[in-house]
Amino acid sequence: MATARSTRSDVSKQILEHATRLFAAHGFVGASLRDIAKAVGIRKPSLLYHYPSKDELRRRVLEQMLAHWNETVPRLLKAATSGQEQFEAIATETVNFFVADPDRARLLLREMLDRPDEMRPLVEAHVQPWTKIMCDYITKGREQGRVHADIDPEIYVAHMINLVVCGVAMLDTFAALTPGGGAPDQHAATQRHVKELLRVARAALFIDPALRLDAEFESPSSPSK
Amino acid sequence: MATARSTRSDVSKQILEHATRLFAAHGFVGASLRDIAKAVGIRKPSLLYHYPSKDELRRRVLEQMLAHWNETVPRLLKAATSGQEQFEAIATETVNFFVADPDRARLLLREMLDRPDEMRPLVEAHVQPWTKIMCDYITKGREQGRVHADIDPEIYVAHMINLVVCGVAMLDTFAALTPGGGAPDQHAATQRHVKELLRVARAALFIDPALRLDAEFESPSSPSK
DNA sequence: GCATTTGTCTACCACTCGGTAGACGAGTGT
DNA sequence: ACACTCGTCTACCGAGTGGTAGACAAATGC
Repeated sequence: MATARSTRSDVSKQILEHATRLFAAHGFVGASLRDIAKAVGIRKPSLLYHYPSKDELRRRVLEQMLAHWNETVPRLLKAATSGQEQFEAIATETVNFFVADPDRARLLLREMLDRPDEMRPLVEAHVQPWTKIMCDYITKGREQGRVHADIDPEIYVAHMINLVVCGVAMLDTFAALTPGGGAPDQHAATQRHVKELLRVARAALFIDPALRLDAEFESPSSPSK
Repeated sequence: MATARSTRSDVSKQILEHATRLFAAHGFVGASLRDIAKAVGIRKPSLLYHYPSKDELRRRVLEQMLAHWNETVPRLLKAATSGQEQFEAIATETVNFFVADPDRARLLLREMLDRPDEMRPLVEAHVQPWTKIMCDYITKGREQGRVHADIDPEIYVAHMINLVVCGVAMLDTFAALTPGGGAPDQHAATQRHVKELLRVARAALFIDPALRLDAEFESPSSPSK
């Protein structure tokens, strides 16, 4: 009755993980069922026993990623009370969600390119609650003169999501080619790019630094510089 | 001797155009030679007569796009004299280049996802002169206190290029889902998103609006709003 | 006028794709 | 002990892939 030690649900999960990775790396058409099965260590018909078709597997991969999103973000948001805290929580947690596994960003990006008509309502439904919070907050800030008057909240939010998703999708590429920092290891370079994503998102909002929502720009971890 | 009225170079060009469009829409593996040939109105072997292999066709498509870039941007840059004018010219012209044909952005994005190791040096070589101008200008602005001290010029430029390329690649999708503006037609929505791209790129740079390089934010075409 | 080049075509190739049929063995319930 | 389910396998299928061989017709060169 209980799941045997290394049977169904375990293999299904492995398939899902490798499928996510390979779809993200090579695209849906570029990653074959044989490749995925080989990565898992089984044969293709065994894979099709767990997921009846490649397209169904694709849907499950997406579904799983969005489920992760839905269980991660609300938890983080609960702690936030003020509008500013909510805004910051959504922004940082969105970045963290994708940075934690850049394949999510690459997968999402590829699907948006390959199947925009299918993905648009799907994504819209999943981000709508959070974009609404951010839009309301921006609108309020705009009325109070804290946020630049030219900003259309929805357009801003759309482009910031795009900035984050695409920025994370390209993180490895970016981190590989930043020579100037003096930080030779990949991880530090990645960290700087992540910080830049958040910085741009904040900076794009405000008309006057004295009126910024956060008291001061997040200083580098060592305040010497 | 001269090219016949509708022969070789003409067909080759048509192949290149349709290949660009289909690679951008469906990816390299997702667009078959038969599809491309059918779009042109010929059969597959005829296509392979003009381009000896699919991979060679891909290289030529990329090469053509980068050639367009190389002949477009320097022309625009020649008119600019001051550092600020150069900066503005590069930024706006980069946006215009991709907006003029969003397939360029989609193609570039897909290739960066599919073949990052091949694309990184290729892109780097083509954008290096322009990013250097922008980086130098930002560095100068930073020393003069006009630009935020946290900004690493190279990281900023990398993310702004990413913002523009990915933003334009998603333009149609974004324009389709912006309900709030009251501008029902697609073109107006696109224009607003393009404007947002440039606005973010500028806003992310400056620490104080009084010190912004452009005297004031570009107001909407009708100054009423 | 005739040979040659140019560009397209039909027919075919080996290969890979997603998906199916059915054998087989290990457990499991009774 | 036996029937049955579960999960995997080998073998195969039709369809579609990139690419090739060679026939053929229209220009082109001389």
